[in-house]
Amino acid sequence: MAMQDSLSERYEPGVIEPAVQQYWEDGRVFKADEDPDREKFYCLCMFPYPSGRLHMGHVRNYTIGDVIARYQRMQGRNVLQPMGWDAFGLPAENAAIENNVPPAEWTRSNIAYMRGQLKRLGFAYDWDRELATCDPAYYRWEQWFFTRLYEKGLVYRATAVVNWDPVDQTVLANEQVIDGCGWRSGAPVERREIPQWFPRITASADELLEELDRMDEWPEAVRTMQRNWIGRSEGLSIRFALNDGPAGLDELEVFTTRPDTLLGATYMAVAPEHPLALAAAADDPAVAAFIEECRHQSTSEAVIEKLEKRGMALPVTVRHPLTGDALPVWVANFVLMSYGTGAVMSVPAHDQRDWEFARKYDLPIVPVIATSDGTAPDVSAGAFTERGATINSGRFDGLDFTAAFDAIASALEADGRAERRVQYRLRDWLVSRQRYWVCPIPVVYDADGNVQPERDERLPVALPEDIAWEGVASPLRSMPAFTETTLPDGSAGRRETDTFDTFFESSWYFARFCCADNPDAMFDARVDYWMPVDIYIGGIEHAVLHLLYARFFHKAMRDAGLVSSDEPFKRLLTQGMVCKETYFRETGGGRKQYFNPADVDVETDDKGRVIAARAHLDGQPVTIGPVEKMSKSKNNGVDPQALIDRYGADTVRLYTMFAAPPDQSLEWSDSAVEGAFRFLKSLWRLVHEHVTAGPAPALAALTLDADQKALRRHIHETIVKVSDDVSRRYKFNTAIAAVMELVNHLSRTPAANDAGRAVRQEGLDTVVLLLAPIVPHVGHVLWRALGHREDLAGAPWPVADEAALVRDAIELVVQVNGRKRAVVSVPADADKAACEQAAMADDNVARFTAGKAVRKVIVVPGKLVNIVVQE
RNA sequence: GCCGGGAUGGCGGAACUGGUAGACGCGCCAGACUCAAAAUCUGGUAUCCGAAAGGAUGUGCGGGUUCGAUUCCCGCUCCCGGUACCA
Repeated sequence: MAMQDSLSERYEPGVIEPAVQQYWEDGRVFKADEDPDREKFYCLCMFPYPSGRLHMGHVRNYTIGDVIARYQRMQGRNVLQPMGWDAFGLPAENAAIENNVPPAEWTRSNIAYMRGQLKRLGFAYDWDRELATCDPAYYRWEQWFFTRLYEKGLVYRATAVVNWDPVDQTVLANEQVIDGCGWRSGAPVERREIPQWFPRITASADELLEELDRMDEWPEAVRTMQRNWIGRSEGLSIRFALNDGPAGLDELEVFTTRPDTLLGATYMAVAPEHPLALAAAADDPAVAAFIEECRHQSTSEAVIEKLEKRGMALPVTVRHPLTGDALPVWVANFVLMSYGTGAVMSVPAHDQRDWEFARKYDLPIVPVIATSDGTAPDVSAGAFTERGATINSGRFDGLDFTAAFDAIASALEADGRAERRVQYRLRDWLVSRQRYWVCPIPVVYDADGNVQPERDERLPVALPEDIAWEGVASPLRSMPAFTETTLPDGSAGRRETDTFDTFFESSWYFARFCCADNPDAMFDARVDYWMPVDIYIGGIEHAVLHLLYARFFHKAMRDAGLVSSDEPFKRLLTQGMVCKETYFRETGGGRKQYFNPADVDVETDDKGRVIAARAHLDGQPVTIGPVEKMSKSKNNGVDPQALIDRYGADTVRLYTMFAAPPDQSLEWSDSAVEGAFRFLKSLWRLVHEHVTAGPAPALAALTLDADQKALRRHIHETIVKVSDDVSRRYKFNTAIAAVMELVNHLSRTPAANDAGRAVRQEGLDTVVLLLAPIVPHVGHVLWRALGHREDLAGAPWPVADEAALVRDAIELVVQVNGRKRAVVSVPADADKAACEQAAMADDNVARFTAGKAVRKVIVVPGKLVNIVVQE
C-alpha cells in the first residue's frame, strides 16, 4: 500500500473490512511464535459451543478478548490469542433426533459457518492453532490422561443416582426434566443408581480453597462462590447406637458442625435411599409408598430444596450418646444420600429447617444455646441459629461455642463414639455420561467386569461417527463394532459405553492451544512458554463448575509433570449477559407465542416512551414483556449477522463495547447501533477533510493559542484516561465516551492555520490509536491515510506528554451546608486560605451565608469547599 | 431453599478512594440545509416552580453514620446468574 493512501469520501465498511482482513491474513499478522526474548501475553476467551450461528453473547465475549489482545500487542507484548470449538454436547444429539442429521456432520458444518462469522468480525486469532474437541487428535490426550489418573488412583468407580426416563429408556440431564417428567416422553422420571466414574476432586479441595486467597486478579464474587461451593467445615462425626436396628445395622453415623447443640438433638433424619429407610420399607407399605414417591424426585438441588419438606417416622430409635435417651429416626425427602452419610442429626431449636420439620410433625424443640443476655431463646417463631453459651446441657452448661465443641467432642471421642473431622460440601466429580456425542471413556471390562484402562498404543478410542440413530438412547450400546474388543491376553473384552462430561474437554484446552499440532504428546515445551493464561474471559455463569474443574484438572496435570504453573488462569474477567425485551401473545392455557424483535414494530409517545408494539405479520398488538437474556425459548435473539451485513464489523464491535461495561449485563438496542455507525462515519469525514487539505506541518516549532493549547491538553488527558480504562479498569464504554468527547472537541476547533492543522493531526492520530483495538479495520485505513507507514496493529500505544497536561486554573465547587451553591475558578496552586476566600467572595454563596455564623469550613484541595453555617 | 450479583432520566449507561448526580450515546423536541425526503449540522432535553437568575425535589423501599452518601452500616422488596447431567 502507498505511504499515504487517498481516502474515499464515503465510509464503506463492506468494502474496506474484507480488504483489511485479507491483508492481515496474507501477512500472517496474528500468528503467534514462541520467542523467549519477548514478554508473552496469552489472552483467551471461553471457546464456543458450535450451536449453529454466533449469538450476541459470543460477539461480546470475543470483542472484549480481541480489544485486550490488540491493546497488549500495541504494548509490545508477544500475544497469543487462539480460538477453538467446544464441539461435543447435547444439542448435537437433539438435532440428530429432530432432523435426522448425524451429530458429527451437524457439528462440523456449524463450525465452518461460525468460523466464517468470526473471521468476518476481524478477530486477531492465530487460526493455525484452531482445535475442536470432537477431533480424535484432541480427545486422545484426555483419554490418555484419564488412564494416568486411574493408575494413580485419582479416579474410581462408584454408584450414583441419575434421572431415568422409563419410557425412552435413557438417562436425562436435569435440564431435560420438566416438572418431574421427561421432556420428550412426558413420563414421570425415576431415580436410578448406576455405576459411574469419579475423578477425586475432593483430594484437591484444600489446595483449591487455599489458592483462592492468592488469586487477587480474580473477581472477589467468583472466589467467594468457589469458597462456598467447596464449603470446608470442621465438625464432629458421631455414631449413634441404634435401638431395634435391622439386621446388620447397629449404628447411625452423622456429621455435625454444631456439636455444642448435641443436647438439643431431638430426632434423626435419613435419606429415602438410606439402608434404614429401605429396611423399614420392606415391612411397612406406608414407608415403601413414601420412598417410592421420593424416587420420582429430580436429582437437582434447586428442585429438592424448594420441595415441601416431608417425612415419616421409622420403627427404630437411636440412643443419645450423652443422655441415653431414645431419639426417633425419620426418613425425610430433603436429606441427600449423596451428601455425607445420608443422615443428619436434627436440632430444631437451633436450625431453621429442623425447626420447620419439627413444627410440622410435632417433634420436641429443646433450646440448648442461650441468647447474648444469658436467657433461653424464644423458639416459638423460629430457630435461634446464633452461637452462644450452652444451657439445658447438664455438665456441659455455661460453655461458649469453642469450649462446648471441645468438651462434647472429647467426651464422645473418649467413648469411641465420634471423631473430629473436616468435611467438604464439594463432592467428587461425576464424569460419566450415558450419551453418544461425547468422548468415550477409555476403559475395557473383562468377563468378570474387572476394569482394564485402554492401552496407550490403542488410543484414541475413537467415537464412531457413521451411526444410525434409532430412538433417543445413545447408539453406542447397540454397536458391537464399538463394544466388542480384546484384552492384552487375547481374551474378549467389553468396551465402556459411557462417555465423558463435556466439562472434561473444556478443562485442559487452554494448554493444548500452546501446541495444538503436536501428534506425539499431550504437551511440549511451548506450553511452558505460554502458560498460564494471562487473562481468561467468559460468562459469569461459569463461575463455579467450569472454572473449578479446569483448576482441578490443571493441578492434576501439574502433579503429573505435564505443566509447571499452579493455576491455569492468572486473571479472570467475567462477562455479563446480553439481554433484549420480549414480545408475546397469550395463546391460551398459560402458553405464550413469542415474537422476535425483528418482526415487531414499536410505537412511542412524544417523549420516546414505548407505549405499544405490533407484529409485522398481521399488524395486531403484541404484549411487551420484560427484558431477558437472549434465548431461543423467548425468541428475543438479535442475529449479529444481519447487523454485520448492514453496518460492518467495526460498528458492531464499537456498539457492543460502548453499551455497557464488560461485567454488566447489556441490553441490546438497534437504534444505538446506528449511533455507533454515525460516530465512525463522522470520524471518517473528519479525517477525509483533514488529509485532502495536504500533509499537516510538524507541531514542534509552532506556537499555540489558548484554544489550541486547551485542545492539546484534552488530547493528552484522553490518552491518560483511555489507557487507564483499557489496561486497569477494563471499562471500554467510558474509554469510548472519552474518545467521542475528544472527537467532538476536534471537530469544533478550527484548523485554519498551521498550528491548528498540526494539533488536529496529533488529535486524529491519537483517536485512531486509542480506538485501534476496538475498530481495527477503519483504524487501519485511517492510519494509512493520516500518513503512517507501519501497520496500526503493530503501532505503539500512545504516551501522554506531561508538559501538555499542565493546567493554570481549576474549577472549585462551593457548597453551603452540603448543597452546591457555586463553581469558582482558582489558580491551580491556590492554598486552602485562597480557596476559602474565593468561595466566600461568590455572590450566591454570600446570599446563603449572610447573617449566619460560620461553624466550620471544609476544603478538599483541587475539588471543593463546604461552608457549614448555623441554620 | 442456599451461594453470588444487580436496581440511577423516556432508554443504555457515567460519577474510579465518602466530595458538582445524570459524562458519552440513543430517543424525543425545535431550528438550518432541501421542491421534498434521506443524510448532515446547530440548540434544547431528570421532575416541579420561575421570563431568567435561581430555588425545591430526586439514585428500588425504610432507617442510621457524616459537614457531605448512588458510594459506608442495619433491615426489606423485586430482578438476574449458579445450584453439581445445558454449555
